[in-house]
Amino acid sequence: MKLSEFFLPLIKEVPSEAKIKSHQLMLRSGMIRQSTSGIYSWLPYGFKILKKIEKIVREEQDRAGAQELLMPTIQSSDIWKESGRYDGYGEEMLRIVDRQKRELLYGPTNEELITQIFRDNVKSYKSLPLMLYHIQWKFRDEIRPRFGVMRCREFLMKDTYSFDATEDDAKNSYKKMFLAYLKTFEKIGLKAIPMEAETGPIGGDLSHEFIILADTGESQIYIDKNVLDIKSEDFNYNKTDLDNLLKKYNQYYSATDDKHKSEIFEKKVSKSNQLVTKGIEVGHIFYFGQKYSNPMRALVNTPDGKNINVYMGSYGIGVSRLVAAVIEAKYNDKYMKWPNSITPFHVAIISLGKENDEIQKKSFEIYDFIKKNGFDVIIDDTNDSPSSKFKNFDLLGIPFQIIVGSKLKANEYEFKEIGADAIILDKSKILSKLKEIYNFDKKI
RNA sequence: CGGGGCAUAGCGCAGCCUGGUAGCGCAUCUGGUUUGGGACCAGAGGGUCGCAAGUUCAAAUCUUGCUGCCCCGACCA
Repeated sequence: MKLSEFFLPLIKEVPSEAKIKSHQLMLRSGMIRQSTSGIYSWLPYGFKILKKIEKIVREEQDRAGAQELLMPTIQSSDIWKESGRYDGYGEEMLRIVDRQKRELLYGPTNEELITQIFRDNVKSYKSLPLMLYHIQWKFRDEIRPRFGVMRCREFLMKDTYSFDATEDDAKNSYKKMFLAYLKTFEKIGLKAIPMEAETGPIGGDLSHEFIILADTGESQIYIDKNVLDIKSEDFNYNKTDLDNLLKKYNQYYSATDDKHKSEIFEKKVSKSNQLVTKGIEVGHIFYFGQKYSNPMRALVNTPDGKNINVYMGSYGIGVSRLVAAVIEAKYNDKYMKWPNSITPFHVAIISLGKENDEIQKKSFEIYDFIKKNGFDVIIDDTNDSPSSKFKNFDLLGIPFQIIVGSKLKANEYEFKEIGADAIILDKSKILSKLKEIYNFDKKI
């Protein structure tokens, strides 16, 4: 991509309405623009990042055995009346009346719709276990939208639903998602801590929030530092591993503000292991058994010929919120650096030459070369002053830069990781360096 | 929903108190110079002053109503 052709409206000044750094950065780097209160357009730069996160989320869901489908944003109110949530959900649900005076709503979540799909199409325990998910825009009419896409009204969410014939199996599905979430956030470069949570309007009797550490987060959290050392890569999706994983987390103290009990914290966790910090909720999983299958009559046959209400769980990840959450977690007030797995471009080439001079030609040489080898690369081919080019790319947070200027010999390029000193490499070394960084042969 | 604030060029703001030809910085466009940390010179374009009504010879400015947005609190991926 040539910067001169890329739709990337940058803002030099800090927009006055943005109070937190992720919101400021997302506006300044041309990722998003507000359409109306709590509703945003995603511009090309931001959309690229959103898509990359979505891709990682999808890959881990698939790996955990969930199947992707796509449900609509607009739902009929009928099924919500069946489940009893039409009145219960409250004003957060956006209700719409169409020209035939039918009551519709913009889905804030999809338990009812997926249950309807399930009951209409699955009759036997033999079809279970089943996990279905989609990645779709949701609308929740927040009382007070704020902080950009962190707490907005229309947001992109991945939601998975599990169906099982027994409570035991259902809890196993729950644990699968538990593990999938840890792996997902880790891949995005974030440390997520699962915490027991209130079940809220979704309901049920088992629930975890996944909170990533960020000192600007909204929730205060209290944890035993030991939880930070649990590595999801040590666990697989078999029953033994999954049971051990939850046991491991249950060993250590971790709680959000509202569940925190300081006496227990002090007693159970040694002083040196106590960590009180802030975090951002990026995922929430629920086991709720027959809460929806009962009123909505989602029945399956058991091996002994009886009908039972299917056991269910639901599992959400705030995909669009994650974009902001990554910034909150990774921006250190000096520079932003996108994690390698979700960076919108693998590398940026900053050409300090002017139109059609030798430096510019040399810049395009390396650009073509890297691009041909499969990397996503952006080149600054504008006539801006060098200082303004550097500032722009610092803002964009692309983790690696190749700087082409007059100080270099014929085959040499400067290679710079954001936040580190530049090193000088020749053309072929740059390619191998990039392949090494991005694990290219493994196709990550 | 309660409390506070704002609305003037794409962005950030001044002008309003005390009514009288719509202004500044950045951005944009043209020409030229410049190029290793937000360059310089010269010129240009861009606004029914959020909407509606009222007062007045005259309203961005005063009055009333409406709408939108932001901030602080209770809820949430």
